[in-house]
Amino acid sequence: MGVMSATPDNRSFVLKHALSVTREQDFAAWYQAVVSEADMAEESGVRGCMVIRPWGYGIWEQMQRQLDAEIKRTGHENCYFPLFIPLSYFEKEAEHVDGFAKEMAVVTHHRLIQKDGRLVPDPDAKLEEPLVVRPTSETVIGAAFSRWVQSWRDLPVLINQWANVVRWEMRTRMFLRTTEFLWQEGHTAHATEAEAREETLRMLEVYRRFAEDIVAMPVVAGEKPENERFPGAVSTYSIEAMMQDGKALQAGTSHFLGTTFSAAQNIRFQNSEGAQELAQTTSWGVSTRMIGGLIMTHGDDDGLCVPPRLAPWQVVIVPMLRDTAEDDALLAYCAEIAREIEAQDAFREPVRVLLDRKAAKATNKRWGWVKKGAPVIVEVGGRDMAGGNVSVIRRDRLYNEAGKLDSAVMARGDFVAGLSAQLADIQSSLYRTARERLDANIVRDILDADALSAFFEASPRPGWAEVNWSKPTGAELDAVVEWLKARKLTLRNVPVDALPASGTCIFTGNVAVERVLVGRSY
RNA sequence: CGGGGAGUAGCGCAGUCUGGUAGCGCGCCUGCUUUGGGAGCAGGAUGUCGCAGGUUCGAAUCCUGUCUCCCCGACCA
Repeated sequence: MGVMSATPDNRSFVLKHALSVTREQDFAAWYQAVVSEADMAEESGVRGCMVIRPWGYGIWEQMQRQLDAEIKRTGHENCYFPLFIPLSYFEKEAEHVDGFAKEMAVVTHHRLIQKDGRLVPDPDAKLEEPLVVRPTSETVIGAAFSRWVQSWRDLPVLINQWANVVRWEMRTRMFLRTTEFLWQEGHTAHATEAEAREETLRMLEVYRRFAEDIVAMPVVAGEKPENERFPGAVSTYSIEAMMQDGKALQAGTSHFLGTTFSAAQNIRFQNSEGAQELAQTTSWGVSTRMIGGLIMTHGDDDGLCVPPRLAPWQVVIVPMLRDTAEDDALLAYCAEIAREIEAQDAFREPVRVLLDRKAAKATNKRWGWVKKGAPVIVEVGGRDMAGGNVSVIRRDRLYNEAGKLDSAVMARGDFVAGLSAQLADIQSSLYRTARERLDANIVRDILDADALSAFFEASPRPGWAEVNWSKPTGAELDAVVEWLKARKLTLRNVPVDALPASGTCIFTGNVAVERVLVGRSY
């Protein structure tokens, strides 16, 4: 428990925080502290799987709701495909198999029997064909597309599903890489390559806007280099976000799959000239990993800080109850304010407000909401009520210049009237801070490999470098990737809005053709 | 999956070497005091010591196996 406290020896104030570990001390431990102290998620007893608690899931629901609206607005329809995929579906596409074979959970039996007091799979109930727990649904959705698509008039097919997927990862981290995770996966089929490529970039842009406008997390949208492509993709694009420790987080991907899956799953259509053609497909996804990105973008040493557009409760009212007869009047006063707040709009929706009636000590409730990151915390005590006031804490500006908790006493009417603007200001302020951090931590003037090496060795949290490169392939690319790996670096993406390349490739010395981002990554 | 660390009350930990009735701090419950703030005093509740075997009169402690978590690596849209 951190408090503002005077140290007895020098009587100076020492700023302490709600979390027992700071970002500076140990970023990985700080991240875990936020996840648990903000009641977002906890361990489940199953390797790599987590229980997502109401506050964490509530944030996911806000993400879902707003991204789903955008997915629908761009012409896609939701549907649902099965969790179990026949093993043979994966065998149809070699590259896809290679990519996922090592991390698939497989169902082999359909019944348990008692044996020596234990439940074991019944040897007589072995499945003829094992079923894979979906790691992604290209294969099963491709099989459906092959049934749905006959003529060029059936195209495009534009669908999306919200689902859970399982990938048996070797090393897991809450939200960032879990064995089971939640996501949406969009899948589309088109008549032409141009149309499919346009779709791939359209959804990349949807993700970029979602990350920046809703999550307030600035990203760099770009194309992944060959070695980072999705298994089976012709082109893979990503949005990359910079965490507060300077590492990159791939926060969304969009793939142009060409005819890889239509060839494997036989998605053919008759074109207007009567000839058979393979459809061009795409897929794209955003997952609960985005919540990890949210934490490491906006979290601070007092916990999470949720952008208003994602906050399950944008305003939390904490009455300073004293276990006296006056409590009822105080609660009535708070309820009245809550009703006024609900009648306000922010971001063209009614403001989400909670009156925290829980029978806990007010100060504990307040720090609980600070750690959870509710954007605006309103404390209301007897003196506030008497004066028609409220005491307002902005989560993104907890402390004043003196280093004390900044609680602003405001006339109740002024607070309510200004709330919509205040929430908008918090949203844009969080974005601005993160945007400035991103912009300030990408260097673009490194011209040789030694300087690149030195740049990343010079600081524990170096950020990224955007450098000229010749876009090598095959063995030449492998050599570059190895060189980077020895320095714990990875190629992130080639930003779609990067400056034109000039001069020579920093790795190969050949003529540079584009500019690629290099950084440490999650 | 390899190397290292860890699992004891809701949380953080001591106890394990050297086997002998399960401890501390915070939190929680009750009462009193306090009241613009992360309160004080007193009393109280809470444990299959991760799980399963084994050794022993006796196991949190010793042995074997196993599960889970954390760090590093390998792996990874």
